Amino acid sequence: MYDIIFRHLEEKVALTPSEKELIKTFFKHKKLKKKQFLLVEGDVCKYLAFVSKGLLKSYNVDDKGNEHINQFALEGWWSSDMSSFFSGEAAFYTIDALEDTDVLLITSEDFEKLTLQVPIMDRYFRLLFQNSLISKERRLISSHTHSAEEKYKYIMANNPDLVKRVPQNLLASFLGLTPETLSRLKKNVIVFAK
Amino acid sequence: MYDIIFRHLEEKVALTPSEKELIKTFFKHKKLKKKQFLLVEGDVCKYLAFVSKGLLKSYNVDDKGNEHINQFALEGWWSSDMSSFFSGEAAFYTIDALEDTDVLLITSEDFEKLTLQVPIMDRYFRLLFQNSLISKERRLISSHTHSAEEKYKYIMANNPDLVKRVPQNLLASFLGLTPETLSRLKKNVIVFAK
DNA sequence: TCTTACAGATGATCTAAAACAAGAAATTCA
DNA sequence: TGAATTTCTTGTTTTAGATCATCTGTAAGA
Repeated sequence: MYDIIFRHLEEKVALTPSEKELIKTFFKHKKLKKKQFLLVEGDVCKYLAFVSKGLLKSYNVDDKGNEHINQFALEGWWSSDMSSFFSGEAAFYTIDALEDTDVLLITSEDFEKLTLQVPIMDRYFRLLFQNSLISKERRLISSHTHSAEEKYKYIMANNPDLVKRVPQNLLASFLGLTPETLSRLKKNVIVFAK
Repeated sequence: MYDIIFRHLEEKVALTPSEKELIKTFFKHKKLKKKQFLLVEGDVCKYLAFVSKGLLKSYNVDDKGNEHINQFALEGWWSSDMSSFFSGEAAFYTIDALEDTDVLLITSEDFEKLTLQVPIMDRYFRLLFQNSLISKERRLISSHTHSAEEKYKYIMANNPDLVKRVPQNLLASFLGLTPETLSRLKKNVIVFAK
């Protein structure tokens, strides 16, 4: 059950057996059915979730009813409305499961305790947020610089796994495109994978 | 000289006098003239910079020669090509000074030493990156959701200081717009500030 | 296995913002 | 102070992608 999370933590920091035991006590396990909600916009985001199996999406619905995907979270990824989780204010994003999904959940109170009792977790999350920030920066520049086709090629090259598991209309939303545009431009993009 | 940086650090974490003395030893001071480069695309980014006075911009130049602003850094902000700084690979961004600017610089080797010798700095940067990530997420969603005019209103509301100090063409680039578009939409936006 | 819903493809039309072009205004600095 | 550079505005044309409207294929649930 905790194998995956420790594998991920230990990619970035070294943990003693007693630290690992302590870490375990802060998380609780939850199973989500496909389409089940983990968080609804407007609620306070109580949990930071580690995906041990499955796939989550976090998204915002605009005034016109259009969904804008903020993030997908595959196995080994974390998901949350960070702003709400850390501030206690109403969540901007909704999070639900695209597949049957297993998550490990930690509350913000326990997150605070965890980082104070196991300071190296601050280092882990520093490194995690650092990498997220780098890739988010690139996505933002790409959204200004690249054409629809280039955005699609970029994600095909960098997240082929995601492209395989996520329906096209959601991928379009993630890229900031309409499903029609994505469908059309696929015809023009020569795909070398089979 | 170090007042500003400690004020910023101590907004997020508590530091002992001896920690502060140690922290000082890792930074060196540098003055940049307006238009002077701190980093050129393609070079390895050697420094993480804390702006104690002035204004930096980090940007990427695309194939057509268009500048795309990644980030502005006012007093109290950090600036770097994080990907290059932490990985040692060639930088994607160029960083230069929009005004005469004072920075405190730390190398990646010293950054590593700093976080190991003063572990609470991992917490500081965890909190810093966490907040940056939240605002970068919002900018990305905004770039998909909002019209040019809404983007402009959004930055006017959230970073009025920046809008005052940055030339309009650079602000346009930051928002992912052309200077012409920004100039035009300004006429339609009723501004309540004086 | 029927049928009800999605997911995806394709066509026609529309529109916001880009691109191109040219001046005017404001700064810089020599 | 005056030339040179940079910033900002305004006009016209073009275009990428959105929107609206069907249609088809696929999967799920009863």
